[in-house]
Amino acid sequence: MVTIKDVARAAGVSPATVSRVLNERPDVDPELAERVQAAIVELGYQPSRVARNLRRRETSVWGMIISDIRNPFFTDMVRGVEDVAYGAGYSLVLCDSDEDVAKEARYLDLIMAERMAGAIVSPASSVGSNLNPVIAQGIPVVLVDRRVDSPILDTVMVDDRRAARGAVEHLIANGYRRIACVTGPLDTTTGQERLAGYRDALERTGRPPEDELVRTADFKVGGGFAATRSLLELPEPPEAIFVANNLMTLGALSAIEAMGLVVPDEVALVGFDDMPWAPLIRPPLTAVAQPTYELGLETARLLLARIRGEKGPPRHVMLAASLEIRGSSAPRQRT
Amino acid sequence: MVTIKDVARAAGVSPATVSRVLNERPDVDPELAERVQAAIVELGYQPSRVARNLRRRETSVWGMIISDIRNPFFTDMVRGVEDVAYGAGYSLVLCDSDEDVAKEARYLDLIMAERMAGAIVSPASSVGSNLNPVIAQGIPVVLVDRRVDSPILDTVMVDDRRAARGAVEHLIANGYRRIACVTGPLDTTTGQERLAGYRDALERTGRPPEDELVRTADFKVGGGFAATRSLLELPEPPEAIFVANNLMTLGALSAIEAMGLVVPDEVALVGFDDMPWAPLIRPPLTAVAQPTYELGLETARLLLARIRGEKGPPRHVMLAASLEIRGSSAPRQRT
DNA sequence: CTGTTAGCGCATTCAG
DNA sequence: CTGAATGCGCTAACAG
Repeated sequence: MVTIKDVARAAGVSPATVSRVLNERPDVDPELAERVQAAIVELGYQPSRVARNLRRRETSVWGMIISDIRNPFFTDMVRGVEDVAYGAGYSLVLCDSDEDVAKEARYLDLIMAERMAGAIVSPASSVGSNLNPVIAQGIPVVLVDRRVDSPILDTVMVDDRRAARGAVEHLIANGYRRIACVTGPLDTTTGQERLAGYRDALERTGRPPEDELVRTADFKVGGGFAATRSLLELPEPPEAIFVANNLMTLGALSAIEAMGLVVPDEVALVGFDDMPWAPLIRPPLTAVAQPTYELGLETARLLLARIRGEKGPPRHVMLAASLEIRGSSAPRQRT
Repeated sequence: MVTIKDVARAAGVSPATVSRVLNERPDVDPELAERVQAAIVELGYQPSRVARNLRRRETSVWGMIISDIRNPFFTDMVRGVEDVAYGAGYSLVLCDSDEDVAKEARYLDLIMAERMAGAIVSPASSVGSNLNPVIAQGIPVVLVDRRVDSPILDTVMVDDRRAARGAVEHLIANGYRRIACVTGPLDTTTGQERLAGYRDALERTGRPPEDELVRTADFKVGGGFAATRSLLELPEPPEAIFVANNLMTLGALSAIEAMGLVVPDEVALVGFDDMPWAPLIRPPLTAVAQPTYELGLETARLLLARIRGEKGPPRHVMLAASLEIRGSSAPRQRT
């Protein structure tokens, strides 16, 4: 292991001077700097960030905890964060909580233990996720996509409730009456709000919300499949289904396929999160399109500002989603 | 910032004893240990891994560099790695090189600078990716999905060549003759081998490989789209296309859709990497299914063994892929 | 402009 | 079994 001392000795200077060269401080004699550079190359020296971090009491790493790395929604967002972080000289450490509060807690510990510069979290649960220790340690935290109940933090969200309402209103406008909803876990704000938006739409049109037609699943393919099948096996099945995330929509499509039903004639479908393959299936899928990459950008910018010392009350950014109307929710053909 | 000294003072012991408690060393008086635990809780003490890493000269973090975080193939693999790492007490840091050798180099630097315990890399280029410095630092490295030219490292691969050959032979068996290939960058081993497999299949059947029908794209949606369109605009377009990864297949499907062509009657299609939505499109997509999660598991196990000190020559694990036959490559209807 | 000195927070000697 | 002393590799503060 070649250290700063070895370089100093080889260049005939003191370790402090090597350190100055490494940190590109202007107050170094060009000739010495050159000798140091040469020694660094010659010895293949790689400064230890571990030591540097200890000494400086700061790191150049951000931690980002998402709840499902297999969900394209999150990975698109990650790209937005990454681009800002990379541009500002930070590295991004990605952690996958797998919708599991225990795993999430472990990654939060890691963020604290590594004294990371900042954290971006999409909490696994609005009640079970405890960010307080991280905040108490003075590490800036920004929430994205989902909120938690207690702390006062910067957040970047999509207007889920409005988007969900719009999706269901679209179904109503297209002549569907018995509309079901497959939402996510009710301890996530996205699960809550998308369900609330569904109910908003029904109430607006004077239709009482029918809890018989609401299913709560896990934001994953399997949950969407089971929930959809249970809906379609009702004595009086729904005419249309609003599914509150992309993976569950995949499950819903499989369930419909497995039961041999025709979309939208026998059951119409609107999903949440637009996907690259949505236009390619038959019929093409109507879906709420979220500004995923922009969510990442905004989140990263807020975090960067806090890391740079910006004070003041928490900021809440709310981005709008749009509805991509395609064939799976085509106007109802009454039979 | 509460340190080990604060805890020691609060518990009325020495820092060394606190350290022993933290590391669950058996040689501590139970009563003292209890007092230390109490003090830790009381003060909300969180040991600094930065300091611990410096002192121990080792970390409990793995670095994993993948070339595209938006590609489900990689994220599935990540889950496999994660499960092994998590189980063995390691944390996984995910880095996205975005198929860019420069970004990759930066993340490799990070792995070295942070003195990570091990690295898993899916190199952006078989020639441009330079892992030697990492290896020289004594950090165990395992390659997954792609190889690099020079170093002798453990690798975990899929038998790309054989899988590609099988896919193309399937098209031939189903009556297609003019078969095109959209492959990836030729400085990736996957790009090379899948093309080689395509050529193998053609040669076996006595058909000369036709370079006119080969396109090299970027393993991304846009590249697949452009390559496919250019193939279909040929004076004598192909009867079938073999596309060498999932994202490019998405692009190919869009191109075919945009040109209003019917699959498989006007052009048949076989993709590489099976996707959850592959059975849902019309017609369902025939694709080479890779054992993604298992790739991750095997890779992580090899790395774990090396970290634990296993010596010996490099090990090369090769997993087989399977062909999921669906409608997009149905037997040709001669007109 | 440069070298010397002194820690960052922790784990590991070595005495006791 | 426990505490005091030492240093991991680096940078900040201070002299010169």
